[in-house]
Amino acid sequence: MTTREPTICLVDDEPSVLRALDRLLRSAGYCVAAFACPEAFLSGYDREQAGCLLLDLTMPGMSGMDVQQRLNEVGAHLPIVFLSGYGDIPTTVRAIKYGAVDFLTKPVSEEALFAAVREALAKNAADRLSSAERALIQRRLASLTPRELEVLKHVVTGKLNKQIAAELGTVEKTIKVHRARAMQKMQAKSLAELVRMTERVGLGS
Amino acid sequence: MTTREPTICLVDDEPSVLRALDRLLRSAGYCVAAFACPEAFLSGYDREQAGCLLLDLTMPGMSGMDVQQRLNEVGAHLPIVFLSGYGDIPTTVRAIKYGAVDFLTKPVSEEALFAAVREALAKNAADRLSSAERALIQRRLASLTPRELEVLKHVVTGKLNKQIAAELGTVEKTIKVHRARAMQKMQAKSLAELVRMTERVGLGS
DNA sequence: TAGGTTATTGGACTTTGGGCTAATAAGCCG
DNA sequence: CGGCTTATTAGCCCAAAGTCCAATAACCTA
Repeated sequence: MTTREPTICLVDDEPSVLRALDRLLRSAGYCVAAFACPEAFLSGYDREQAGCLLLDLTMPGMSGMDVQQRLNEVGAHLPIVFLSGYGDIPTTVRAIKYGAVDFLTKPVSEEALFAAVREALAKNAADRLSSAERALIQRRLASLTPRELEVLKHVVTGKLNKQIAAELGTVEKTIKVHRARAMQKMQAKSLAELVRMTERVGLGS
Repeated sequence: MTTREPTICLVDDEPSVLRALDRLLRSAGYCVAAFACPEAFLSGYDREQAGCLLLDLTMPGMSGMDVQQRLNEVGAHLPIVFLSGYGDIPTTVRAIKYGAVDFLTKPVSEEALFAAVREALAKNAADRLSSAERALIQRRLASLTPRELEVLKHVVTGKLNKQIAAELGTVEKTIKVHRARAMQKMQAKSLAELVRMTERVGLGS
């Protein structure tokens, strides 16, 4: 179930650590969802839920890095703060380069934890915003007919209706119709706006 | 003096390490510039020179992190590979988050070093490419008169000439002239192209 | 098979944008 | 002061784009 409030997902195989973190964060006013193993988290978390992930590095079966990789693979970019008892430098480097917000070593100071959580939640909020904008554009793009999309691609490269018609083997009048309908469906009030929209989502893909 | 070839800058206060790295990299066919202290590097390196930076973390006076910060401040984004005898996790996190390519611990294996160097040089090449494109656009923007720039800003937001004229308190004919000259100077063959150019450099700045 | 979507085209008309020449005026520099 | 850049405006013409209405044809689905 998705909550309006951002929720901090907690994954640690050590029950005492899990409980302690849970209490600490709840007492600071955060919503918390605790998971005792990576598998439980991966099958139980909600992609639509705002929040972040406090992730233990070393766990039996699946490591925190595996969880990060899995999330990246499915495109769920929940900001991760790693918690580790004895992290090494190469692992830290990889974790951060793959997008982790921070990498904390146990025992974790409260300040460091809260600072990392605040940063992770801020990043998630920003990610969700830009992601929502892209999704809106994608939905509009999806409402175009194949032909309209074809025409639109030519339009945003700056071609004239006449040129587009020649390349698509039809006449200018037809292009004008598709173009006008595409502008409507994309809710673009100007060509400039349309170009910006397609830049944001990378129409080439 | 700038070379065509990418050059690896080496900064380490330990003469034996400096010599060893220098020899190793030269024997692998790289151009190398060795510096015995951070100050010598900062005052002696060439901003225009392609390459990367192999940087010792702990040095007397100025640490590697200080060097990184200094480079970031002046906008010289030379890719950094940190070398450290006893790096800690928080430092590693900061280094990578501030853009470092890798963080290696001594003694460094040859493979790890070469892999990091290759990655750093690749990043530098990519950075230089996109940076050159932005610089080209900036030069063209700089050639616009104040009025032409004003008009251009309105144009790329999708306004009609008529509207721009009203907002700038003049007539449509005048706007057309400025607009046409701006398109020429920017070497934009279409409005779409112009919008894309201004997106790349962020006209708002 | 009837109806909806999609793709296509035509015609008429308006608005917008761009190219050309030309003229005026203000401000700056040597 | 004379020449240069910049900013402004005018008129004319054409090309391009957008807006109506209207019609045909293919295709898929209920």
